[in-house]
Amino acid sequence: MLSIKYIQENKEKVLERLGIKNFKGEEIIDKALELDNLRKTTQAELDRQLAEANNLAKIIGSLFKEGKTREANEAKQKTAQLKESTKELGLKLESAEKELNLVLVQIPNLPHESVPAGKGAEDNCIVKTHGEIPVMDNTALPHWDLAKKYDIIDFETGVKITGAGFPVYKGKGAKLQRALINFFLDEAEKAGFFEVQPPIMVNEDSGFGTGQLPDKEGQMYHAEIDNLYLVPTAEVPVTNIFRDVILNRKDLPVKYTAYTPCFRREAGSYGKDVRGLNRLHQFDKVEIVCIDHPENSYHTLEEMVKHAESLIFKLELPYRIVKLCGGDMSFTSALTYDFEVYSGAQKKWLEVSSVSNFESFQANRLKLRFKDDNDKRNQLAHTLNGSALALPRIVAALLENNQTAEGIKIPKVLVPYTKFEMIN
RNA sequence: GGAGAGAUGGCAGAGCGGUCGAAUGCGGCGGUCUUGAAAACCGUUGUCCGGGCAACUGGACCGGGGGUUCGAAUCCCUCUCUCUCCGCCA
Repeated sequence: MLSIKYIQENKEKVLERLGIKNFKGEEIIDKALELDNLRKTTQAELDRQLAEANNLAKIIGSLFKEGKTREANEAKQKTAQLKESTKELGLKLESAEKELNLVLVQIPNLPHESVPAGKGAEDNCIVKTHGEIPVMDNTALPHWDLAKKYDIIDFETGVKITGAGFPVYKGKGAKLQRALINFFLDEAEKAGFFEVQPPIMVNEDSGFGTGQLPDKEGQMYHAEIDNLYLVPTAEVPVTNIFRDVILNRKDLPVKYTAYTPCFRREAGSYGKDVRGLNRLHQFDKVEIVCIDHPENSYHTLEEMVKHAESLIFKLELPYRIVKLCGGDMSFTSALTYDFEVYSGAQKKWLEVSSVSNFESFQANRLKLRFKDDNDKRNQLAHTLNGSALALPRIVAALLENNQTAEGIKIPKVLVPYTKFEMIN
């Protein structure tokens, strides 16, 4: 969430930036400022009274020691009213803080200066396109048909075991998954990312830290008995490694990578773009997560973009990089690049990665800070993350674009991992 | 799941209900000494919220919440977590 101090000092700018995200903030910002004001004045008064009470307690203590019981008892009476009023003020402060928090949590992150205005996906800005868009004749099969033809992905059995969106990968299909995961992890390691294997269930605090909770419960599967959530992305457990952490300046940037399965309820998304691998409830993804100094975070974002791009490039898939407009960005992001690969038989672009800088929006929730040498105060770090990459749509594009009369060709770079060159 | 023990500063580990934000040791940082390093010695060392340009200053924090008391790290209740033993188990 945004820090109230920042809002205080930059109200006009905040409103203007929120406008880019099509968020009308006037009312809620005013409410936040008002509550913060109440919070401050209440605390000032409470602190004053507490100081007085502390002082009295000390005096009473020494009076008792000196045997001046009468004076002590007299002084005691004064503390009674202080006790009353501090209790009241304490409650007032608590409720002001709570209410303020409730309000702050509803304000989205501010988009970066460079983010274009826009309503939705149609206003996004294509920053780069690479590769030939394959021209396939009408006999070209979409990946769900190829999956069946070569018996490598079994959607129906997944439905039986669990439900729609939980496919069973078989034989070379399963090996392809494993190959991609290992390839992505190896590449991440080469690029300087430290591999971790986090839990794939998280508690509420973690969900809150990265911004999935509150309000976005619909996205995550919830195990109610234990009050745990299945992760929608490794971003959640990996970033939360650093919840309540104060890093040293010299530890920055932190660069982590993790493979996890990801679980998404996708409540309310039906229609034809859910066909096959296009939208699943469970899928595999290798994620990269960075934590950096505010001055360097956009440089790191560019590095992450380069890394994700290199993966798609090596897989020899046609792709484009899209900078999201304000209206299409997530609640928590300040700047997001999406990566899309072209899936030849479906004849459409599929999002396979999303790389974002959250600036201090998550860090503020996470209380993730670092010690700055120049500044006495600990500063909020910037958090970033991106997919590198999500598997299913990569597989969809690979299957479709590489289909031949003899079978499906595996990209050269993957062959050492799959140990086969062709799915046939 | 059953029984017991515990939770204090980066770590280890003290702490008669008042002078405890907290002894001591280790670690970290700065310095003296040294050609350099080590050792030794000296100093320093948490977080958050207010006020102040600042020096500085008020308040809060000893797992979380509540209570007793003029006063709680210290007493009581409760929750959570950790550890040990038993059971079950990949």
